[in-house]
Amino acid sequence: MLTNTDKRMAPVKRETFSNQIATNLRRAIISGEIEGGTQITESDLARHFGVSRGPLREAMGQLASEGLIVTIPYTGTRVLKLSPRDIREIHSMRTALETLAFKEIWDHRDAAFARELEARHKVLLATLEMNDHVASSEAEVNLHSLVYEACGHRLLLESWQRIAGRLQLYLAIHQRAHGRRGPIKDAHERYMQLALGDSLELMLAEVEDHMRRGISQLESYLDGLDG
Amino acid sequence: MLTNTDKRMAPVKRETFSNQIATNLRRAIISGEIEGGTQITESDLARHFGVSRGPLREAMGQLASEGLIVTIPYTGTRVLKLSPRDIREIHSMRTALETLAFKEIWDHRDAAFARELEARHKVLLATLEMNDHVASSEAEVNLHSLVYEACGHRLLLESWQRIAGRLQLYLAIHQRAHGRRGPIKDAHERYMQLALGDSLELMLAEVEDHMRRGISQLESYLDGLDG
DNA sequence: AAATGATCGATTGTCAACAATCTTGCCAGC
DNA sequence: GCTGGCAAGATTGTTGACAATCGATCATTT
Repeated sequence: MLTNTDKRMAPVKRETFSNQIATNLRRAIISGEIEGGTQITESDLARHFGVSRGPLREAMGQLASEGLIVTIPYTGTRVLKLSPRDIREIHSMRTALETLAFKEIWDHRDAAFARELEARHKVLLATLEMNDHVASSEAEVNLHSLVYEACGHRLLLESWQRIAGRLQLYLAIHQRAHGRRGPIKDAHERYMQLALGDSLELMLAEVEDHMRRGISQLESYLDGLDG
Repeated sequence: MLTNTDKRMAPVKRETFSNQIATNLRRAIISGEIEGGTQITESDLARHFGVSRGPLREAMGQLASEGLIVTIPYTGTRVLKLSPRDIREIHSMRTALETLAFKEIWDHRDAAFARELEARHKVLLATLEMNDHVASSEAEVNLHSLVYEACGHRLLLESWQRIAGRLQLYLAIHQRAHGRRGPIKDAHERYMQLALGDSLELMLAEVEDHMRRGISQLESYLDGLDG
């Protein structure tokens, strides 16, 4: 009997044009290839991707539902330009979600979880070393994604994925602006240790702290701008 | 200078076909007019609404992103059939979100908030009196929506709205199956009192309790089915 | 009889043309 | 100089036809 645990035996994924385009466009936005606030038009993108406006529209609908782009009827579409308020909201939202995720997974953590966490941590460290902001923002989100993937809460995972794009966008911008990789590295050492440790309470405190640090960092950045 | 606080001065809403259809379809699903698991086809619905498949497809895309329907490429689309697992997930997710919402709003509650809360509570009581399951599930969701609308956290509101449909669907089914309106009424008396009270701690405890009661109710229902 | 392969209807995916709407810039009139 | 309206261009919204894929049914073969 064939079991489904081997990923090579997983059911094939139908990749419709819309999905492929959505994936590519998402990458382009998150990586900063298309700057925030830029206007994008369906016809141009359709030409660029070599498809008609139909599937492209659908892809844009997806990204719009993720908040990565904003469409005004009959007028135009622009890629998200993150405001300080957006960033504060992303931080607090993420804290609430990650708190739930750790509560859910805490008593179900196993060896595979620890192994995968270490693996993703290594990737993050490597990308930090190379100073590749896009790659390391992706690695950071990927590291944090694990707890959502592993906790077995589909709705929670879905909610996380809906804000993960915006978070990654922020991380990439932030690192590019004043990319001090030391704090990121330290923060994730702590994260790893606590996530594999014995105290849920300490882990949740770290999650909250992580948010507070992020917001205070944002605030001092804003003060430096116009203060 | 004109401020934007007056709702009559808010920018007009463009209601495109897709949006109207999405709204109507959502209602039809949530109200149970279309049963869970039913297959729906784009052509049929397009004929029914008197539009072409394009806008209808877009509306279905929206509902799919809300989890109310599930589409398999080239194969078909079915409306969501809630599983016990879905319901457990909705409950825990909702608890996490509502906890954040009350933390955010607690020190900013004002007279208008209290007034609106009372108003929506009255509507809920009225619908319960009339034994209209669809209307009262809508009223219940509407009552709980206020804290999300008023807390000024756009991302949180967005996340709430994404699960509110599924929650309402569950509430309507649940009430129709064994509609005891007494407990609902009592629970919301408590909710009102605490939401307008002085202790955030007590309010959050109530939110958690509300979830626990919901899940244990679900569990005893399941036991009664196959036990 | 069981397994394999072909056929057909149903359903979603894609396309290119057309319609509706918004924004911008210009011009006349005051 | 300012206001109002009008026209042009750009952009999204909508349509109907065609293509690709799937699931079930039925014939074929071993």
